[in-house]
Amino acid sequence: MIYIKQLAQHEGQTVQLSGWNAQKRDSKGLVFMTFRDGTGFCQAVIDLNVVGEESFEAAKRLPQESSLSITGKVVKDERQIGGFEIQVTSLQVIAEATEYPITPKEHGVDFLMDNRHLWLRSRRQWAIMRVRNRIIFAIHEFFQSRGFVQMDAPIFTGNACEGTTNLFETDYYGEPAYLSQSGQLYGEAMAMAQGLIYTFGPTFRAEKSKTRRHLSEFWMIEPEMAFYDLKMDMDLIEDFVRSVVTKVLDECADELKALERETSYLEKVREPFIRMKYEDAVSIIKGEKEVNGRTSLVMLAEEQQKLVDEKLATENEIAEREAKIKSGELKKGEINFNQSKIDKLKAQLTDIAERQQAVEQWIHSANTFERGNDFGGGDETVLTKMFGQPVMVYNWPQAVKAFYMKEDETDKGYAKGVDLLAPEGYGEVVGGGERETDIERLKSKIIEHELPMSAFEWYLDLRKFGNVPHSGFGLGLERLVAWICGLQHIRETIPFPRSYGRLLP
RNA sequence: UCCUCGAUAGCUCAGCUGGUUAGAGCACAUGACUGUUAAUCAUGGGGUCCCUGGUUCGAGCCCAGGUCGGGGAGCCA
Repeated sequence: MIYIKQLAQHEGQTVQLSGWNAQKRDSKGLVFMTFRDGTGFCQAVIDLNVVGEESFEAAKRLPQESSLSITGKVVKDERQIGGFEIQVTSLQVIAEATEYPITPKEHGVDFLMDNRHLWLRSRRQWAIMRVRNRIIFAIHEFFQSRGFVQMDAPIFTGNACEGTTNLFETDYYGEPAYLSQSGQLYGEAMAMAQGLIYTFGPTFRAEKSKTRRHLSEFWMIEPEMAFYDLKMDMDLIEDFVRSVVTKVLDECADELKALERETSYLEKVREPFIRMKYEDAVSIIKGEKEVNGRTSLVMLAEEQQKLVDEKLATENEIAEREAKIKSGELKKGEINFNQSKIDKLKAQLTDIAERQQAVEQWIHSANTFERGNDFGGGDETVLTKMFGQPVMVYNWPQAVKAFYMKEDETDKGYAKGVDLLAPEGYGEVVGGGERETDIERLKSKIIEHELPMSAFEWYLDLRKFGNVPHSGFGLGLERLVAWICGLQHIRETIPFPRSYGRLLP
């Protein structure tokens, strides 16, 4: 038995494959099956004259997602998925499926999420998971090749790390325990033991967020480096993101193609990232400062106009197709075709309306943004849309950042934190910075943030025994996957997403 | 918690200012078609119009309350 992935090495040979019937079409004497085996998809052609009546009838009536083994000749055919097809000589049904819910028709999100366990089999979802896998591998390759040691932080914690977000509370032998929202503080302890470390584990946030950027459970990678300052931290972030993205670009071309990912923005990671201080970023967001000859307000107005044009074009196309159907000159098949196009276009109209609403909000937040505040999702989008490549924003007002961020000695009131914003509206992918080393300042910050001192005694110990400058960052895996794959929603980036209101399947 | 949009067949949707027996396509079943890639033809089965209450001679449509879901704000990776 071989796998679809290996077909190219078996051209002209007769091979055996085991897998599933992803989809099929039939006509007299021929069945065309899109066959999948987990490693890929390919067309299998079943010819009555070759396989005989019994096998042919079995294939013809085989429901979608039934499992089977096929034996056949590998024939090169550029038109096919993967460039090869199998001309089947014999087949054996392993298990006939009952009626499969996911049909080759458009489906709504809720329905697909209810069927996530099956949806994962679709080509698009398959491709996303392949890319996710390559990203994970690339992350390990990057850190391991630089001598980082993977050390994982605990998932049960006794304290709320940053104090702000809502955590999931569990019962830990009668004591309250929280599911970790960050391994950050433990990372610092581990870096003092091993020098360069990274954690790779699940993270939990009990936010009742319903947006395309949030999950209740997601995977985070948090490196922590002894003797690194903010500059070194930023250099590492840039090398790291470039390394991961280019590996996917180089090795997952087929998957990105299946996702219809336009890769020009991704290619930009090969160039140096934009770096700017918070104050400059604010000036750009508020439209006080031009980038490439235009302000944010001009860019947003252009964006608005684009949507108006798009809406008009879509409405016109719907009207045209409706007129065609009404004319009564079309054959039934053509009417169906036009009708399904109209359905699709109408779905696009609702999408355009949503985007128009979003742009309005961005304009509002650009106009009303107050210096000193943290960025909202819209502000991040505006900023990155101005550049079309990753942007690192550093030196944030201390008030909006976590208590452990170090203050810049030459830039009082600003914390040496950095956020990496992905282009195309994907927002904050990495957040990090240099850690506060002054124990007295840490203590007063803990009090200021109204955090329980007793829970941080061990953390303060790190400053008593061989205190060193150190930095780190956190990367949200799913946001990175969403950006690289060009997905509308983060829920497609993880096999079984956990979000507000979704615990099954 | 707030703003906003929505719920009609297994799925995606249409359903006019409230009016007879609620529609289409896909999917499914049966038959016809020798190369298809969501576009062939014919026939067929398939509905608690989200729930509760109200207005009305009459409610899928109007009103009130709820449930669930989409998008966003807040918060964040």
